[in-house]
Amino acid sequence: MMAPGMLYSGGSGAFNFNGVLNQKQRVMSSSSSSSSTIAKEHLGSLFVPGCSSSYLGSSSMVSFGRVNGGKRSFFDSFDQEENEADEVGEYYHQAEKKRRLTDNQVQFLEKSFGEENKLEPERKVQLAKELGLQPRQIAIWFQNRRARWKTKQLEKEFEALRNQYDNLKSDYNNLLKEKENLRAEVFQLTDKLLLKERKNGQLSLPDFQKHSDASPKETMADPISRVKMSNVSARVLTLQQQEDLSSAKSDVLDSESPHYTDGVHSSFIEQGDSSYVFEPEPSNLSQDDEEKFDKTMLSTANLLAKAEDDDYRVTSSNVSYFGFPVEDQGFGFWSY
DNA sequence: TTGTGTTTTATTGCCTCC
DNA sequence: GGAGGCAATAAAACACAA
Repeated sequence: MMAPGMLYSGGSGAFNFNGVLNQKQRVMSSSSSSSSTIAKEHLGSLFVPGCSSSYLGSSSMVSFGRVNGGKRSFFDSFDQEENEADEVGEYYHQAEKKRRLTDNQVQFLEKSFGEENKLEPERKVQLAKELGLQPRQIAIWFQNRRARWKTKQLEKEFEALRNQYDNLKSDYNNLLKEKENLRAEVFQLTDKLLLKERKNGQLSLPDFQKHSDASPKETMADPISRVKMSNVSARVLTLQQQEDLSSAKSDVLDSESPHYTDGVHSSFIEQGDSSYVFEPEPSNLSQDDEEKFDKTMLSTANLLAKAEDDDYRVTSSNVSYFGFPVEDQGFGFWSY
């Protein structure tokens, strides 16, 4: 009754006619297509879930091959046991089906996998005996289980990385907003100075600023300068603390000046929520930049101090934007 | 009932290790 | 060269909506 080319591919105990099949002796494409399986309905009667003593057959698909020169096969034995030759054909037909492991078997295998996801040969044989499966089935189950575990791990890692990215993106956006707030503050303070300048009339330029061709707008458009100006605000306020700015505040400070607010908003980089792309701006200041900044700050402080004196007058083209001279700017970007 | 998507079992071919 | 692992894949079994 055994089909030619069928080979029992493993197992030990009652049905192990030929020993465990060498993996490299597996029936390949031609013979595997003609390989057969044992019907669950019939082997199921031989398999006792939880049986821990001997291999009684499989409730899952089993491949068969030629055994003992084809003169005796598992099915020969099975036929004798059943003594119903006409039913064997039905078994054979049903044997093409793939069978799933029972819940108990899966549970047992899961527990074993939890203890160790690698399978040593001894453990494989032991599990096969205990579950009534072929050692090869145990190996396959562990192999597939490792693949599923690996997939889950990759999903977890991906999720963790995405969370990390989202947090970084959030931090970046917060910093961006903070930067814009500081920039707006600088513009407000600049307005204060403009107002004061108009009140006091024209002032003269410090020497290093006299040859500047940069327009006030261009000078303050420099992003680095603007960010740095946020630090200026404290100094400016200190210098101006003796001055009554209350009127200026009501007129200028809280005004939604289109000129400046537009500048702020137009340069704000808005990132869509769905976008995972952000590009950090080049905001690091070089040593030269730092020196220029300090120099400018010193100059500005002096300028402001002098502005307190009615005898000292400056022109409108420098104080309002802290007078970065063109040759000292060194920043090649005005908008971003 | 049937079509469709997902899960599970098993095969195949290649690779590495001893 | 054999044994075992892994990725890719096939195919049966299963779940479920229409």
